[in-house]
Amino acid sequence: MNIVEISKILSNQTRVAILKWLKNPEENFPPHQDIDHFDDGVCVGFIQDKAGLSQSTISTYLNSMQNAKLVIPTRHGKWTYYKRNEEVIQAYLKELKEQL
Amino acid sequence: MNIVEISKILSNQTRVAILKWLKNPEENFPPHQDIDHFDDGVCVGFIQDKAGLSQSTISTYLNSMQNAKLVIPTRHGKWTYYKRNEEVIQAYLKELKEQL
DNA sequence: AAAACATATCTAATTTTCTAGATATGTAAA
DNA sequence: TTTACATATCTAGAAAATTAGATATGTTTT
Repeated sequence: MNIVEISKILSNQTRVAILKWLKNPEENFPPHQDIDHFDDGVCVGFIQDKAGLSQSTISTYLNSMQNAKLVIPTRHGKWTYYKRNEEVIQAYLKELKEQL
Repeated sequence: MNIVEISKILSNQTRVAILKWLKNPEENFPPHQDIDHFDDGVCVGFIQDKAGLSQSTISTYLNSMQNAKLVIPTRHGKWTYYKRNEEVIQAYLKELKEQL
């Protein structure tokens, strides 16, 4: 868990928005087809539609967020679902509060 | 107070270090000449020596941190002292905890 | 008034980030 | 077993960040 690495992720409006949206998937995204719950998060397509950026850009963002361990991907058939990694997010907040 | 703007500042190792150093000036810097306390913070030259980067780079960093209201400058004669803006730092931590 | 000093600003080269189109990969459907 | 679909990766151009040297500004000292 690295403050600078995670701060880089948070230094982009869209990536911050994605993390916020994923706090309440039911409120921010339409229901999924094959799976009627958000236990594993939200598929890339929905996030892309909401963000209004290209597929490759959103995929790149999600990949960088995954590298920083801020989100956890799960594959279900054709789709990849992303959910927040609450442990790392909370650890970051704790670290910031203690060190900053 | 903007999460993305402040996260940008924190996405650089040296800038994070400066904020940390300024928490305990007595421990991290030599005593000042004309002023024997750190009530208004630390002069640019000391921060530059500690960071090991050029004068212009450190001045640029401090200017960006000042724009984000993370630090407060005070001029004393030839020197400019910088101290942490605890209000804004704490507000940022609070906002992150609530929104992220 | 001139010289010295601390800091700020200007300029520019290098590196990194942003972003999307094109293409590849993996999965499901026809 | 093609075809369609969802996502990932590759490539590249544009924009922003990094960084330092040169220069400017403001202050103090001589």
